[in-house]
Amino acid sequence: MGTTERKEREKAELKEQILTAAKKILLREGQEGLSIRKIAADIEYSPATIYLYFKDRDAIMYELMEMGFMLMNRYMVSAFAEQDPVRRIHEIGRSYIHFGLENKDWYDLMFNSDKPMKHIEKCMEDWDEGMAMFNFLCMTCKEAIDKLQLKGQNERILALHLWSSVHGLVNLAQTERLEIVERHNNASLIAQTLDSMMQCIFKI
Amino acid sequence: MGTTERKEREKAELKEQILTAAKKILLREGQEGLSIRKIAADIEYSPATIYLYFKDRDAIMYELMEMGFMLMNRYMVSAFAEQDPVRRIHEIGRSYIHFGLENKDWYDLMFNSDKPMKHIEKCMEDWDEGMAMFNFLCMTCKEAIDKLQLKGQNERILALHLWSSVHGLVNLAQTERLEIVERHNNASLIAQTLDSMMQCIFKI
DNA sequence: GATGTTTATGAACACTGTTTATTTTTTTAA
DNA sequence: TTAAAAAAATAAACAGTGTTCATAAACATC
Repeated sequence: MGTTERKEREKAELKEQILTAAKKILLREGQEGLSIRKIAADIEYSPATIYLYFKDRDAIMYELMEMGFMLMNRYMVSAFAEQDPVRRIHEIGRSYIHFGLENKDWYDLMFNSDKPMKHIEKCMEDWDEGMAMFNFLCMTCKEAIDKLQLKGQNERILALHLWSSVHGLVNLAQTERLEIVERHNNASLIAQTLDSMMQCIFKI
Repeated sequence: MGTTERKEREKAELKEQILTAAKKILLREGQEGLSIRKIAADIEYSPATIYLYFKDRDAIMYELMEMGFMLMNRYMVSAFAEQDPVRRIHEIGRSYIHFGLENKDWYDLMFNSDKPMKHIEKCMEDWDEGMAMFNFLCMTCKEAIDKLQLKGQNERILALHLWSSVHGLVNLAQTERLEIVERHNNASLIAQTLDSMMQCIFKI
């Protein structure tokens, strides 16, 4: 036969095309500007066709979120390679912030938007990418706690402490809220704050 | 005369009506569900009339944001009254988180949405409410730094450190991202993390 | 009562996500 | 090769969205 294989390949190819178009529009016009009708126009199909390949808009957002995590990993590789756990945490923080500031729309999709999360709920799935990231941070925190003998520190609480801190910084910067702290100096302000956080936690 | 005064009063009254309707819809249907057409239907005017009282949707969002800060202040009064600066910071953190978790739509409008901020930009205004809140936090940080003689701590960096941490926690909780850390236990997780942050910073 | 000024609106424009009945294309079987 | 079955694509509709503008109604003043 071979026809079923070809059919499957063609179906997968159009699905890829849809996602590629979606990514293009996301980068050009942001999350607000991304619409099913624009995707359809880009791939030269009717809007209804999209629904043969994706359940709804949220399903597209979910797959874009997965792409975002792959992009983020590229920002992370050098940080992950750091030997010393404390310095690894510091580098992960820097890379996370760097990624967030340079890729607002991806970041929003991954860590703020409820649309990919709604899809996860609908399909009763898990947020695998987020869990993988958090678990790696937990392991590094455990290493750091052991090395510095930080008594009374729980690695999961510490990981959440770190995550929420950088997440908060990125969000405040992205939504222009940092302007009230110091005008036009986000990068330095954020770097200083991250350093201060690290010093508080690890006393170095 | 007196007619001009009455006219002005009537104009202000309809503006109030619009905002009251907007608030009602915001609470019932969230930010996504709030539309000019729904406001118009609620006050029994045509949608076009809204534009005689507000420049655009962002202007309505901006005034709602101001209402949000008044609501938040009611969560803060007892924290502000705390004598000891360190305990005051802790209480401010708790109240901030409490407000954020109980009032997702208000919080989003005040600290995440770009719509009120766009209005501020358009009108070349300042984010007065945010500045007031941040400056009060800075003053309390200064007090705490002086009292505990924390050398090398800058009060503005410390204030930003605290703000971004609780902001991050609230956002992660609101967008369901905390579920990967521990299921159905947000409140305790957040309380633990806040306590851990306070201990790191003030060693108490 | 006529004039000028507010105030209000209907209708249009250009969009949005999604569904359904219908048509077109492709594949399979006789 | 042709007819039937299956798959893929779509047009059109539904119910919304923010915003603008010409027109109409209401009102204050002379």
